[in-house]
Amino acid sequence: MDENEKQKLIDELLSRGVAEVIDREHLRHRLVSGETLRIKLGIDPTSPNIHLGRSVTLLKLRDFQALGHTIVFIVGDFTGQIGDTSDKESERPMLSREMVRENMATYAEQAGKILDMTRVEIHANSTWLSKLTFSDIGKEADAFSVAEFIARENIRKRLDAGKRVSLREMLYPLMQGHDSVEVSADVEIGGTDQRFNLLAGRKLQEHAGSEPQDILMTNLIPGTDGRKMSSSWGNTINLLDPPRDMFGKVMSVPDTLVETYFIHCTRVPREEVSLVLRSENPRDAKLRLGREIVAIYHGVEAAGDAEDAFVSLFSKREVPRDLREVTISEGKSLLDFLVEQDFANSRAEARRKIEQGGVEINGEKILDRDFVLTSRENLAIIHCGKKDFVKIHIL
RNA sequence: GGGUAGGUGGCGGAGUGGUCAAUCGCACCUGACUGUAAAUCAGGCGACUUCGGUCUACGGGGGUUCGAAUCCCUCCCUGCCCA
Repeated sequence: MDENEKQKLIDELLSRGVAEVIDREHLRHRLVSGETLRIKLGIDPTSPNIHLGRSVTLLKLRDFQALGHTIVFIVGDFTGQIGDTSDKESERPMLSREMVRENMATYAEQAGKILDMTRVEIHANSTWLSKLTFSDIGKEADAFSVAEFIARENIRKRLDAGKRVSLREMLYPLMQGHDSVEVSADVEIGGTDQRFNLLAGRKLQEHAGSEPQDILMTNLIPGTDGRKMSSSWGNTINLLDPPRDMFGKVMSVPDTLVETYFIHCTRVPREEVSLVLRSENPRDAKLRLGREIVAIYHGVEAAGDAEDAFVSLFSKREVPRDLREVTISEGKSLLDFLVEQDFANSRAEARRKIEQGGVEINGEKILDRDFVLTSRENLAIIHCGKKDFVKIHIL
């Protein structure tokens, strides 16, 4: 690639979806210099499901990879085995070795949709963290003061609220920082929420007499409901979501987030993004966004199919072309049927859905909760709620 | 070690002897509206029901009472303060 093109890629790398770079000029120099850098990303092995929020850093890593740099994954199996302190259940079992391995395999599979995993180094931090002695830890801990630790916003908030902050949590940045020392990271990447931990890497590297890593922080993106994207909120779009679900979730995002998603979760050129946002109506822009995102994880074809299905089902309110068919025996109550089809979790819920007008047979609302399916309903299409359809054959 | 406050539905959080299947907010479900599964509005939101009710639930166990989420005993767990 020519110099001009490379310069452009570097500019894009350092700005698209990027919240902060430390030290920006230093990193730019190194990128321009042509040396191969080691780019580190820490991975929490407790939750194998990657969501779109995490894809932001992975896409960023892909950009690094495109420039020929080496990606280094650190699996936080050691920290994972100790357990997450923010979890209330104290009896929570530690993550077993097998569990970590399993989670990691799923993780790698998902990350592989974005990155060339054959060119990714993977290390488990238990390899070195488990060998540290108390005096090693003591020395490293000396690089930090209690004051700077509790000055952190999230810690401050919890302390002010009278919440518990475990002493062990103070050790987290140490562990993460130590990882940087071990793998000789040139750059560490993470979300803005990782600021303190990322900086700890710099500090400990200096402490160990090596050159401090540069840090690239990506923005955190809001979830489908506008709040912070988090698995515990249930507002995530997961990389493992089937194409149609994924597409639907993108469509449920508030219009105001479309640009953010375009910038952070796709690599559609920025000029094109602003063009799309300016010229197309919000719905079409969002449809495009859905296609782009689904295409990354499931391919262009699946993306097209997901869009067609969405438009047909929700915009045109059509019965899906490829609807499921089931055969049932005559005389089955609608109530039982809904529960069997998993359209309702209990008979009470099924009753509610019927009484609230959520169930249709051949387009006709059924309000009688004691409705019984007979041969008259043979080949009928039952529609429950907004998206559950099934065609029945009566035996 | 001492003191003190707590453990309620998926979460947050009311309730301190009956009218509590438990106010309310979030999440969720259904409907209306809409370009969207957004926003807004309306209704719903333990299970079973022959729609009269019945059963299971307020950290675990035991007890008092006609009746307990609410009182007593006991066990378990957690926060905060002091040392």
